[in-house]
Amino acid sequence: MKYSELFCPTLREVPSEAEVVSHQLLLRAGFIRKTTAGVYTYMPLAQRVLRKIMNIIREEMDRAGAQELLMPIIQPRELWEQSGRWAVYGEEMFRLKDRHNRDFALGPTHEELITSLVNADVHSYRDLPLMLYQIQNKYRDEIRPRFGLMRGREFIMKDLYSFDADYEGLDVSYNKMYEAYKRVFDRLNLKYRVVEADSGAIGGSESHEFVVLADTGESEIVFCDNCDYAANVEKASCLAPKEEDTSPLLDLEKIATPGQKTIEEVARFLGLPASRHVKTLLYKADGEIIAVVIRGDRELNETKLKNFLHCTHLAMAEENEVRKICAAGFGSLGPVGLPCKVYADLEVARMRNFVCGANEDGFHLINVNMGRDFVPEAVADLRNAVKGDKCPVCGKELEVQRGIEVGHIFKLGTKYSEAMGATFLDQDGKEKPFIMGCYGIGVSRTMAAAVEQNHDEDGIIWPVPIAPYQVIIVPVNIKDAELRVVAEEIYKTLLAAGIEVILDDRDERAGVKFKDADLIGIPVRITIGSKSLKENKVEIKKRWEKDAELVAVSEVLAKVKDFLNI
RNA sequence: CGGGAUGUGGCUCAGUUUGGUAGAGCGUCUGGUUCGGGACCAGAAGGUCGCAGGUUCAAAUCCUGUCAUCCCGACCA
Repeated sequence: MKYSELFCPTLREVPSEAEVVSHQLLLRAGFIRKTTAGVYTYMPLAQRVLRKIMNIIREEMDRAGAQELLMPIIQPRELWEQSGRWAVYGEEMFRLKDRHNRDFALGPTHEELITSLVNADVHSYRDLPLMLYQIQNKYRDEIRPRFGLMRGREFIMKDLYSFDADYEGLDVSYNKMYEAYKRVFDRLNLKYRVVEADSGAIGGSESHEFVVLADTGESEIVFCDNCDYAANVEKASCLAPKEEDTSPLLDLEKIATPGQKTIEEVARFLGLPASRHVKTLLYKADGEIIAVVIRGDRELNETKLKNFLHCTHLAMAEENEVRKICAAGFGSLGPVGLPCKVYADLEVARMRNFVCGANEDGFHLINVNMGRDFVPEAVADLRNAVKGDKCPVCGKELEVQRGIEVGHIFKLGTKYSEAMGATFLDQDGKEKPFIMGCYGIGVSRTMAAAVEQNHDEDGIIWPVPIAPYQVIIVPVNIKDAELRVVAEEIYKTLLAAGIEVILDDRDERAGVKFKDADLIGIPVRITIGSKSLKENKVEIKKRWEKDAELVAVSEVLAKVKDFLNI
């Protein structure tokens, strides 16, 4: 490719709308342009990166025995009624009507479609297992699209669905995908972790996330350096503390705490650390008001709570609902004498003489003790894990890191096949629902994650396997015929060897070309200048290294292959 | 959906308080000088100031409405 013919408008300044690095750099380097909030055009260079990511995914999915198909974006309402999700999916689904006033959705995902498709044409256990996938746009009307490609409303996803006759088969399919995903992210050259995830509302027994490590990521993961344990923060289990507080139980006392509402305020007011407090959160679980108590400096984990209660709707109670059952409002709530079920976190069960609200505005209780002053309905692991917690597997201290969720695999079981009546005949001639799994990779998000993880102050540093081009040739002055001739010679040599190369034939100053080459992140740069050319040599440099090597023109191809590791 | 902010040439922004008919830098085009890390000189093009109303002799500027974009929040009281 001649740079002069390339459609790659680079920007010197950062567009003001871009907050995170990947967004800024992809805009500046001419990879993406925004069409509307959360919707982007992929420019030629981005398209090349995406294609490379997709091809790696394809190769690995095919290797695992899956087949690619392509399903529609527009999906009829009836399909979603069958699974019950037309009502459940809510605001996040883009909906539209045709001229006959019939309802449609832009597919946020494709479980319904694939299930009905397979149901229509697969009737026997002999046709199973079956793994089908597509790479296609998905539409989710995000409450707040942000961070460029990281959380868009239109995005590219690879989604694969497995159909098995039994749960053993599902395990096999799931493991194949698990391995295939590892191969994909290894090949993409990204630093990532596989973490246990909650399968939550989707049901099923097992789920893993593939998280690319980056401080700007939206997911938080917890892992152990001593063993293999790794989970996202929703899933990570917290053990009950080993040490028990054995200090003598003191007498319960009510203290006036006028105007002190948050744990922070009360802690400062009483001069006791937040860890000596207990906070009481009121929730509405399937219509019933319940209370949860956790240590003052901890965060409640709603996923754990939801799973523990086996409820479908869970939301914090409104203040007026709280007032109905209790004399106090937010800020003075406590478990003592509260007329509703109370669930306590494991840690609270080990605390003694703690502080909590008195259920009377402006008052708190001190020296509260569970068992003596109140009895919870149950004690359970209900909080988020934090750095320093003990690993549930080996007991060593856990680490916490942020990352970008780029892949997620689930065992679905029969959730969709049952709801939609998708069945096959087993060996005994009995009708059974398909046992399903679903497996996603955010393709466009992966591109952003790669930038997030691979950049410096000058621009993007593409991992070689997904770089839009592998090599860029920069003749320092295109008007110098000698340089131009050598540049074109090298260009042709590399092209003939099947290497993807850009020749920067623009009549620009060297500085401009270097800046652009760095910005768009081509892994290998060959600089042709008159000084070194006198010795018949050119410079060759890796984008991620500072210094260049001088190489004889005849050696360039070998050196490039060496640098690219091909 | 709440709170905050912003919409002025392709990009970054000034001008708005105190109304007088639009500016800078970058980018683009032409010519020249330059030429190893975003050059310099000279010239040029390019804007119904988001949109719609209103006030006024006069509106980018004031008022009302509306649309869009961005940030924070929408679970930790």
